[in-house]
Amino acid sequence: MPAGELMPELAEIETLRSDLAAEFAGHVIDRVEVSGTRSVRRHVDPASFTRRLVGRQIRGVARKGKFLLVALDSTDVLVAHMGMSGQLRRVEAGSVGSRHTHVRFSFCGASELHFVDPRTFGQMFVSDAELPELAHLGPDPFDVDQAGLAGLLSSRTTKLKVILMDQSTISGIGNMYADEILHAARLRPERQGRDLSPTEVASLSVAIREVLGEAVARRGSTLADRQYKDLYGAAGTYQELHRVYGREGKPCTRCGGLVARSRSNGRSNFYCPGCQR
DNA sequence: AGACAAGCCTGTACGC
DNA sequence: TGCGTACAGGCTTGTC
Repeated sequence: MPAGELMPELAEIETLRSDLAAEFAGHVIDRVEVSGTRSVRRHVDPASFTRRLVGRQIRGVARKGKFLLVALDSTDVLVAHMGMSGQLRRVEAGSVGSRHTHVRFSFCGASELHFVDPRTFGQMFVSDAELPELAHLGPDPFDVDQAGLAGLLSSRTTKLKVILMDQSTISGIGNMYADEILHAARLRPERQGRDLSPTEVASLSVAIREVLGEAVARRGSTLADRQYKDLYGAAGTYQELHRVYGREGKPCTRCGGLVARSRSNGRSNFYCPGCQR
């Protein structure tokens, strides 16, 4: 299989969210060390990032789409996006970071939190609770029911795959889970939103919940490139259930047809021509 | 050595 | 006109 690259999507971020909350809620940020200013590029003055965090207590961790929102005991929120290759890791205090550790958080305790990101597409920033930077994001897939989904698809001539990945329509789905969802729904990626029958919309609605729900339960997907690891450095296991993503030329687990790969909008689409209409 | 994978933002062009 | 849509480029680096 070609080295499929994958950015952490909803399932991986949700796994991080729950582990971060369990490990760090209640902790007071003692020190913040930024060694890669690109990772905090939204801050014209990188020192303002540190200044707004030191001394703050972590109240909880939420998720909006693929963004992590760390609530603080101030009016600020620490926002983190993993980009393609970002990882958050819990490490022992005093640990030497890896080459690509760009931000380190120290607490009054034995563990630190490191933001590691080789490709630096990810970022962290501090914003106020209104979060204007995230205002464009659409609803979470789990918050969209069948009628809501029908509304999002109606009148749109855009390809289904693109709609699913459009963060302003629904937030949290990336290339990999979009392909798995469309296979589960038996729909081809290039179908237009407005052309779906009510039955097909229902299938898609169910598929979104099933695929993402199971992916969260399995703590996300870790592919051969091992780009995604959880807070403790462990892999997810949803890749064992992948039906199409990264499986070009292999038999479809449902119909036996060969999984095909097409390309649109600069993205790979894996799908089964045999059972996806 | 160079193509490629990814998400997201921006800019541009098009058709209705 | 303006909007929805499509496409391309920039950002980045490890892998093939």
